[in-house]
Amino acid sequence: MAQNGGTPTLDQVAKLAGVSKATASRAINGRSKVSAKAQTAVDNAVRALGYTPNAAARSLVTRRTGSVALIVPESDERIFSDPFFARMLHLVARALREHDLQLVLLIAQPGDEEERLLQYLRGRYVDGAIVASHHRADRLAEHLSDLGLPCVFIGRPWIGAERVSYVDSDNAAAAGHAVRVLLEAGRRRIATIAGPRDMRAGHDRLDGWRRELVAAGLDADLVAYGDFTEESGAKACAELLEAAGDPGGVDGIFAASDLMAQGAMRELAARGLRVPEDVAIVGYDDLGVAERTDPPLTTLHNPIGQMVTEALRLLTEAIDAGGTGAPRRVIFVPELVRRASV
Amino acid sequence: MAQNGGTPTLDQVAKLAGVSKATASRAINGRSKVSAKAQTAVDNAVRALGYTPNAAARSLVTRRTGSVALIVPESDERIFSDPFFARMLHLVARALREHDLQLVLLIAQPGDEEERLLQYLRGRYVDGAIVASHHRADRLAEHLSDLGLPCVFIGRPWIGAERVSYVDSDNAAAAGHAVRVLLEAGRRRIATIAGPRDMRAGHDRLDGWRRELVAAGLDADLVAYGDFTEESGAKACAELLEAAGDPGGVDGIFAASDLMAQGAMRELAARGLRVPEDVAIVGYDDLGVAERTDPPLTTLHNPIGQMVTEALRLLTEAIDAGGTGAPRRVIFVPELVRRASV
DNA sequence: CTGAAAGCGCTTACAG
DNA sequence: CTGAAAGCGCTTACAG
Repeated sequence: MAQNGGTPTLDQVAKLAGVSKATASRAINGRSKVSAKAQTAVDNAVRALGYTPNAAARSLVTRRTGSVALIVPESDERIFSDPFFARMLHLVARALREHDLQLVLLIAQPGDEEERLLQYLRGRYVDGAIVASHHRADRLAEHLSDLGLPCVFIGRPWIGAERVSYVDSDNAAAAGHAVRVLLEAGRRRIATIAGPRDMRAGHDRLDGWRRELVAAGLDADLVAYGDFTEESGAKACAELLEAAGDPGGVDGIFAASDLMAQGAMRELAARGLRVPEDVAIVGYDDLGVAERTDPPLTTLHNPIGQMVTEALRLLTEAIDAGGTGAPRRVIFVPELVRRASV
Repeated sequence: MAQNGGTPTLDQVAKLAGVSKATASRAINGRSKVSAKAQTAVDNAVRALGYTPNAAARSLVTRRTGSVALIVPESDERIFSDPFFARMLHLVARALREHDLQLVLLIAQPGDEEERLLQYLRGRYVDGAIVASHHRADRLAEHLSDLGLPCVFIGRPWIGAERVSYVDSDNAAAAGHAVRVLLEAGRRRIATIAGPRDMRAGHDRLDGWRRELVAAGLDADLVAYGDFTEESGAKACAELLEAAGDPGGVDGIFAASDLMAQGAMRELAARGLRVPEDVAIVGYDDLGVAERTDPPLTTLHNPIGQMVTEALRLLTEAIDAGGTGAPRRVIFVPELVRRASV
C-alpha cells in the first residue's frame, strides 16, 4: 500500500478525499466538527492509502510526543530480575498503555551518563518522566525540576524532594508494624535484615525497625545488610546468628524484602531452626514469593499497583497542565498480611 | 537559562553567535567544515543559551529519530522477572547506549493490541526494531516486513522467517549435545523438561532431545512441560518421576532452562534422590543460577551477549542502508559447560 | 567556508 | 463547516 512513492502524507489523503489538508487533519484527529461527508471521504482515503500521521511533524506543532520516559538510574543488571522492579515495570507499561502513551526506557548509570540523560530530556523526546529506583547520590530531582519537565518519582528522592512530585509508601511505619507483630508474639531479640543503605526503602525500613524497638525499651543492635536478593538474605541471616552467639540470641527477624526473608528461612532451615517456633520472621513486599515459602510468610503488602496508578495520574495531570503547578505527593500505608511465619 | 522566553531555538543560537542558522546547524552537528571562529562562537552561544536541538524538528527532516524499539509480544507479567529476559533487556539497553540510540520498550499483548503496535511503528517514531520473545501465533515478522521498517528478531520467528533478519542459537543441536553427555554418562532413561510449545526455544530444544534419543535407538517418551520457571520445573519433575514409575525409571534429565533444572533438583532432593548418582541432569542458559545450585549444574551456555551484539549490528546496518537489503541471519552454537550435575 | 531559501509533514488561528 | 496560509524548528542542496 505505501509502495506508491513512499509513505503517504496528509496531502495525498486530502487530495484523494477531495478536501483541504486542514479538513483532512480535523477529520483524522476528530477534535473539531467535520461534515459527515468529508469525514467519510477522509476515512476512506486514509484506509486506501494506509496513512499514518508522521509523528515528528505532528509533535513539532503540538509540542506533544505521546511518550513518557521511565528513568532507571541504576547500573546494576540485577535490577531487571528483581521481582519488585519487574512488577513495577509491568504495571507502568500497562498504565501507560491505558493512557495511550508510549514507554521510553532510560537506563542511566549514575555519574557520567547523567548529563547525557538530561540532554535527551531537553530534546523533548518525551512529555514527562517517571523515576524509579533512585539512589542517595542522584541529583535527578533537582535536575528534572530545573528542566521544567513534568515528572513524578516513585519513592521520595533523597535530595530535592521538596521540588518534585512523588508517590511513596510509609516504609518506616510499616517496618514499625512488623516489629510490633513480632513483639506481640513474645519476641524480644528482634533482628533486621536491612536493604541497601543508599536506597530510600532500605533506609526507611531500617529506621522504622529501630524506632519501634527503642520505643519498646529494647536494644536495636542486631542489624545485617543485604541487597534485597535471596542470596544476600541468607548471608545476612548467617551473620546475625553468628553475631548473636547462643541459640535464642535471635528470636525474631524483620527482613526488608520477601526475597531476603526467603533466603533467611533457607539459612535457618539449614541450621535446624524452626520458623516460627525458634525464630519468627516478617518480610516485606508481598509479591508472590511470600505465599510460596515454607511456612508462608507474614509480610507487609507493598502497594505498588496503587503507587504506579497514582504516579501516572499525577504525571498526566502535570502534562496536561503544561508542566506548571506545585509538586504533589501521595503516600500509601502498607498493610500487614498475616500468614504463618510469626 | 532557558527561562528567557521558553526553550532556545537554533535561530537564537545563530543570532547570538553572529552566524546564519545554516552555519550554526553545521557547527552543532559537526559533519561539515566550519571555520574555527564560527565553531567557537556557536559553541559559546549553545552553552550560554543551554541549547538542545528540538528532536521533532530534526527528525522531520533527517528522517531519523535515534530511537529503536524493543518489541515484546508478551502478555505475561512473568516475562520481566525471567532471568533470561532480564539479561537480554539489560544487554540490549547497554548496546543501544553504545550506538547512541534510545530504547523504546513496546509491550504488546498478542491479538487486539497488535494493530496498535503497527500503527505506532508506522508513525516512524523509531528507526528500527528488535523483536524478542515472540510466540507461534505472532504474525509480526510478516507485518514488520510489510512496513519496511528495519528489524531483527532474536530467535527465528515461526511465521515469515524468510522475510526478516534474525539471530538465533542452534537450540536443537545444543539439546542433542546435552543428551549425548547424558548418554556418555551411561544414562538410558533420559527424560526432558521442555519449555512452552509455542516458543521457538521450547520447541527446538525438545526436538533436539528427541532426535538424539531416537538416533541412539532409545525411546523418547519421557516428556513433561514447564514454562521456564523454577516452580514449573519442580512440578514437571514430579510428573516425570510418577510417569516413570519405579525408581530408576528416570536416570537422566535434560531441562530446557536452568531455572527448571533447579526446580527439578529441589524435587529430586525432596524425594531423596541424589544428583548425579541417581539422576544426572543438564540445564540450559548458564545465567548464574547454574553456578549456585547444589551440585553446580552442567548446562548449555546460551550466547545471549553475542546474539544481542549481533542483532544490533544487523539492525544498525539495515538502518544505515535505508531499510533495503536482503534479510540476514546469524546462528550461534551454545557451548556445553561442565559442572557437577552429570 | 557561508548564507538565503526551500522544504520536511503536520496543526491551527483566521476569515469566510 | 471549510480552506488558504502561516508556522512549528530544524537540515540541506544550491550558489557563491
